[in-house]
Amino acid sequence: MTKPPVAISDAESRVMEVLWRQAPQTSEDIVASLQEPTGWHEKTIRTLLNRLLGKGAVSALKDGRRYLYSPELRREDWQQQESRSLLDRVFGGKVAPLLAHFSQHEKLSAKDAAELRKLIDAIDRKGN
Amino acid sequence: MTKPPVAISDAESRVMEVLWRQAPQTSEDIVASLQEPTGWHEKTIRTLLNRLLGKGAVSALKDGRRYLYSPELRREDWQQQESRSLLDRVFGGKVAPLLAHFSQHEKLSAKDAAELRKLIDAIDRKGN
DNA sequence: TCCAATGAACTACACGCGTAATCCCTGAGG
DNA sequence: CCTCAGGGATTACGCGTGTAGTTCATTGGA
Repeated sequence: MTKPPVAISDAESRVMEVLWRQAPQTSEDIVASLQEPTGWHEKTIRTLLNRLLGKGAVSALKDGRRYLYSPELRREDWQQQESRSLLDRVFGGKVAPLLAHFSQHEKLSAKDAAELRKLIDAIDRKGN
Repeated sequence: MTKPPVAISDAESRVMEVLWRQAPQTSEDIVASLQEPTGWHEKTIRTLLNRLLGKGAVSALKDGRRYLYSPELRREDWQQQESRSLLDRVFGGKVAPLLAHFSQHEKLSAKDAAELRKLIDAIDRKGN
């Protein structure tokens, strides 16, 4: 059995983001990073951290009287999962409609256009 | 106040898909369309339909002893909401990383490439 | 005419999530 | 050595969701 892809809730992902930016960190660090932008209570943040532990999305190393937390789940993988989920749930698994959608509805920067072009080139080269 | 974007749950969206394909339909039609692919109980499907009614995502027209259901929420708008949500939650609101992600992780078909080329051309022509 | 079946409406219930509060343990400082 | 504070662990609680079951009203048939 391949490990069932760890499901991260919305609020939990905010905690992950902090750990992805830097790890390991103490809970205090994490709390400090999140209270401002989220307005969450310290207890709330610790709860989220604990749930992530339970899910195996983060690991904790005892360091004296406290723990040092690190992400187990990789950001890349999470983005992968979420993207796939959107693709399947909302666009029937087909990439073109999704991309078409973004092109029509999001204002694309020059950078975005460049990305798109790279994407196309990649396809062309690979797909003979 | 602009109407708060109707939030559709995962299961509910399956019902919407059926209505987006064709409308109006009776609950019986909808049940018939969904039982096979989902394996859901008839009651379950009717419940979802009712919740959608409550949320205003579908409307019902009395037709004799039963109702004819139609989607209120447009598929396009829903896709828009979901996409925006992914973009914001997972990719920090920036399109380029999302595109980069897809180019690395999704296998795109030649057809996709063609689609994309059309898009890029359109963007180029429009964007100065 | 009266009933059974059907569809709509209401109720149910466990679980995850957002959001904390409370309980408990241990080490650092007085 | 004893206490207190700061973290970790546990508990709480209302809401949405997945997944139905139950009740109620009505209409087409016998």
